[in-house]
Amino acid sequence: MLKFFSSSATNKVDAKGRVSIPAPFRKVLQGEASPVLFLMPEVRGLPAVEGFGQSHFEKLADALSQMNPLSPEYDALADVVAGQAHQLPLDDTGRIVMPEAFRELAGITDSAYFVGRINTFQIWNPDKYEAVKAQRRETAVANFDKLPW
Amino acid sequence: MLKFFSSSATNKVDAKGRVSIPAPFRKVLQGEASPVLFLMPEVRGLPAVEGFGQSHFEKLADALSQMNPLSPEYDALADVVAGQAHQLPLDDTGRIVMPEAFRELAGITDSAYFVGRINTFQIWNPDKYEAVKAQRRETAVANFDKLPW
DNA sequence: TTGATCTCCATAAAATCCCATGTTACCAAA
DNA sequence: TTTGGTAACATGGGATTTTATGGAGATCAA
Repeated sequence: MLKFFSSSATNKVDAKGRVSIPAPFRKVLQGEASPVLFLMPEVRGLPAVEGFGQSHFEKLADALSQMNPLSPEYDALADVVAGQAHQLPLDDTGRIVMPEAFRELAGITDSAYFVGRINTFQIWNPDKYEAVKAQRRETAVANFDKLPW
Repeated sequence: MLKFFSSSATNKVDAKGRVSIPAPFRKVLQGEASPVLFLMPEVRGLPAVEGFGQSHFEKLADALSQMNPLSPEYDALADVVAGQAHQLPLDDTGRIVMPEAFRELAGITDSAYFVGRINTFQIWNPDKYEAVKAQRRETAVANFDKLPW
């Protein structure tokens, strides 16, 4: 069973805010102990939403649990990882209801672009992703030698 | 069943001081051996109330048990963790009556912002949280390398 | 008796479940 | 290599349940 998020797809967002998680991503989630999906804002402030499953969330939670919960760093990271994150159930057809706050953050209205990122995937407004894609391709070409084969 | 507090929500506080605990948080509490809720003042003096379940309370109690009960530090921490803490029952619709002292401490009048913090959650005056949010976001961006992406 | 607290009931909005449909991908037999 | 059947997938709409919230009495305490 595959455990990394790869591939990309554009799906519709309906009036209720529902959107299908692409089947390949669902398969990754279903391969985990508990098939749930977490969404959180992209950490660096890009207009995108980050999605992943239980195991990745637990890694983040464990890392946080080892920090000093009375430090400003914990306050800050916990806000992003826990406060702004949401755990969303998949319905029986593999959809989630994407909370309004996330749609707004990513500028998503009627369709959403899903793109795999190995341990996570991101959800973008299709047009906004198109705009950063060329830039990313360029950076990739310039940095292939940095991949630790 | 999930055992961490994540997500956030703003709920109303009515004239009697009643406020709904957000459903996702209630689910975490109900997942514990004994489904009760503890509230205590934020330890560092931030204008916020900290909430959690039985298991976290026991961790705090154990930690205190290992301190010298005749030290000034014990006096101080025991006051916050035991003296100022309250165990509150949820009514059948999932609400608590938030004691006046906590509302005053957090500056909460007619609405309360609940934000997950992994092992605990915090309750803030919505405006006051808004004021620290930008700062936290900035600190998060500077520290996300401490998390295992 | 005058607050304060608790129990119970009511309701609107939102989240969730359930069923239906069109389309595409896949496979197998002719 | 077509043709037909089956399964998987994305999507739509309606019904049902959960959640948040408001308020009316009952109960208790000072």
